[in-house]
Order: sequence, then structure tokens, then C-alpha cells
Amino acid sequence: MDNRQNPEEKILEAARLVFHQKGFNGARMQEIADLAGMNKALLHYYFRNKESLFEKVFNETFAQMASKMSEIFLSEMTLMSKIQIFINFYLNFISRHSFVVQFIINALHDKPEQLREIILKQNLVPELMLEQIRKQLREEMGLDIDPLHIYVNILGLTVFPVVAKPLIQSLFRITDERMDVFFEQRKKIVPTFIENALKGYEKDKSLL
Amino acid sequence: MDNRQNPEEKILEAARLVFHQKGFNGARMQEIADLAGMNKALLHYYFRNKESLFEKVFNETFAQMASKMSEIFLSEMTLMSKIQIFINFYLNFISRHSFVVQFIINALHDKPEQLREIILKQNLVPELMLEQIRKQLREEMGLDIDPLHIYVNILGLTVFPVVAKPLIQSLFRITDERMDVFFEQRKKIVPTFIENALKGYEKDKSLL
DNA sequence: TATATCTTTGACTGTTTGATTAAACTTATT
DNA sequence: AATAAGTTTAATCAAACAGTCAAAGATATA
Repeated sequence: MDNRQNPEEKILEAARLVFHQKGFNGARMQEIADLAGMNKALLHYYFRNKESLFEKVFNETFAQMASKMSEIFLSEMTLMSKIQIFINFYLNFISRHSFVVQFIINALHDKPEQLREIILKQNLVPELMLEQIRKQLREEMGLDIDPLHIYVNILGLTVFPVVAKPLIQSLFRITDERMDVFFEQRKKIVPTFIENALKGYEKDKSLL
Repeated sequence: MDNRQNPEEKILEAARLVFHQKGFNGARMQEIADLAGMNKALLHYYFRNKESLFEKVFNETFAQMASKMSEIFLSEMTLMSKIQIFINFYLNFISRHSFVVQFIINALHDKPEQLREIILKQNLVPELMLEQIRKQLREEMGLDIDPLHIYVNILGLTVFPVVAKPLIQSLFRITDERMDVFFEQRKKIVPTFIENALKGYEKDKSLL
């Protein structure tokens, strides 16, 4: 592990790796210490205990993901370009940080109230993002649809295959190499899938 | 807990509840014993250890989910009806068994090789399901698309919102009641979304 | 250089937890 | 009724683990 960083940074980097892969229950303070190349007691010196170290990591990770999403969807582009960019970004991002989203989902699943407070402290306003999507759906495609459903659809089509990768591989006996191809294909397939779906609403506007 | 069942059944039922919610690492043998209303040593008497009890539960759960999916997608209906039925079934099912899919995904994530063997022993043939989808895409909609992408899209649109429910609620500050409405809406929205997307391909067949 | 403060370590503690065991209890078999 | 086999329990064990502490080491301050 890199020696140029200060201890706090080294601990956080190690903690990130371990917590992301194993979650709170699966992670061991000893393993984090080993990975950071220092004594276990130092973790408690810099971060009071396991919980607060975990919270730090969660905070960081969540903020990073959420702000990246906001950044993309609040930028100045057509909605379809944003979708294209988001999928490309995300599918590239996870090849380096495979477990981030699953980590967030599981953490939030284990202690929803506790982490919800932490999230509220960061002054993110994801509602703005929804309003922006609503506006663009109307102005660019003439659609009056609940933007939350569209946003969740985008996330589902992008994120789910990554999270469920081992499930898909087990079910259909797919090799790692074929999975790489599969994800590469999705960078094209998902945006057209969404575009087709949205254009379909234009003719028959009787829905939501 | 119901007294009419035999001990094995009682243990399995309790183990299911606890493992589904907390995963392997989060689960405690004592908690399972308490929930089953019996001494902890009995769990070891009937199931050698925690691992094999977990495997039993995983096996059961996975088989149940996989066979239900196969059943729907191998039945005699139009593809669009199957999609409609699947979404309805799944969104109703999880209101009673909230954590099944996330449980499977996490388990497969923690020990992929080990569980893949277990899965292979069940003689499921999900590839048949894919072939069936491919056939129906061609015959009913004149489309020559990789059925795996379509299947993953269906799963993503259906399963992701359920798995990510706490994430969505935290991000957009949505109450439990509004979430119920949201899921109820998706029973209609998702099938039309998919239908629109597929119909879009019919005109412009230059894609995959 | 002497002293105070900050950093790091190894040894240790108390608790939790999965697993074992020997004895008690129950049920079936003769 | 006597015996054997199967079932259940309380007590206990050993390992894993988060967290503590006193002392050693390093660094800054005077």
C-alpha cells in the first residue's frame, strides 16, 4: 500500500476496499489494519470504532455516487445524451470499483434510519434532478410522465446487471469474457431501448 | 411459531427468515433457535453446522425463484403476456418475501464458486427459457435480438426498484405509503415501457 | 538538550458466537 | 417392564473479534 499517504488516508483506503467487498458484518478490523500496513489499535486511535469508520466510508461513497449522478443529469445536454453518458460512465466506473452500488444498497438495507440521517446532512438535492428530467421529458419529447419512474428505469437497466452479475453468470453459465462483451454491448443497447420506449409514448399518450 | 410442524421444518422456516434478512454473516444461530422456539444445539443435531443450514436455505430459495421464472416464461402465452404476468407475480410475491432476491444476489456475491456448484446440481435449464424468448421475439414481433439482453432488461426493470427501495426512499425522501403506490403503478408502467421499446426495434432493425 | 505532545505498538480483556458433550427426557421395540 | 434408540437440554469450550491500555518511539517546542 502506498507509503506517501498519511495514516488517515491509508486507513480509509483500506477500509473502503474491505467494507465495499464484505459489508459491515463481513469486514474485520484486523484485515483493514493488515491492508493498511499498520497496527489495529491505530484504527481506533484515528476513528473511534468500527461503526464510525464504516460511516465515514459510507458517507464518502454515497456522496461520490450521488453527486456524480446529479452532475450528469443537471448538466446542459439533451436527456438522451445524458442517459448515454450515464451508462457509459457507470459501466466504466464499476470495472474499477465493482462493489460500490451493492455496498450502498446493502448498507441502507441493514440500517436505514441511521444512514438516512447521515444522507440528509449532506446537502444533496436529488429532487432537482427529477425536476430537470421532468422538464426535459416535456420539452424535448412532449411527454408528461412521472420522472421518478423513468429515472428508476434508467438505473435498473444500468445497475441491475452489474449487481446481479454472479447471478446471471450462474444461471446461464456465462464465462467472464462473455460477460465483458455483454456489458460492452449494453452501452449501445440500453440507450436505444430507453429511447424506443420513450418515443412509443409520444403516439399513445393515454399512459400516466 | 407453529407447533404442528416437525423440528426440521421449524428450523428451516426460522433459518429462512433470519438468513434472508441478515445474510450469512449477519445471522446468528441463537436467533434462529429462539425464533424456532428450541435449543440451539438442536440446529447442530439436525443440520451439521451453520454453513450447511445456510446452503439448505439457499438451495431451496434459489430453486423456488428460478423454477417460478422458468414456469412463467416457458408457458403458452404471448411474450407480452408473460412479461405482464411476471411483473405482477414478482411485485406481489416480494410484498410477502421482501428479501429473497437480494439474499440470492448477496450469497452468490460472497461465495460464487461454492454456490455455483450447488446450482448446477439442480437440473434447471434456464437456457431453454432464453431460446423460448428468442423464438417469441422473432415470431411475434419479427425481432432478431439477443434474448439475454431483453431478459436482463425485464429483470432490471422489475427487480431493481425492489432491491433498491431503501436507496430510492433515502434519495428522494419518499414515504412508505408513496412507495406502495409507486410499485402499484409499475405493474402497468413497466410492461408498456418494454412493449414500446420492443416495438421501436420493428421499424429500425439496424440494432443487434 | 530537556520536556511535552503526538503517534504507534504489542499484549491483553471481555464478549460474542459457532460448536461439542454428557446427561436428561421421550418414544418405540421386545 | 426393560432396553435401546432417538431427541432435547444446559453447561461448557475454544476461537474470533472489537476494543483498551500502558509503554515505547517519534516529533515538535523551549
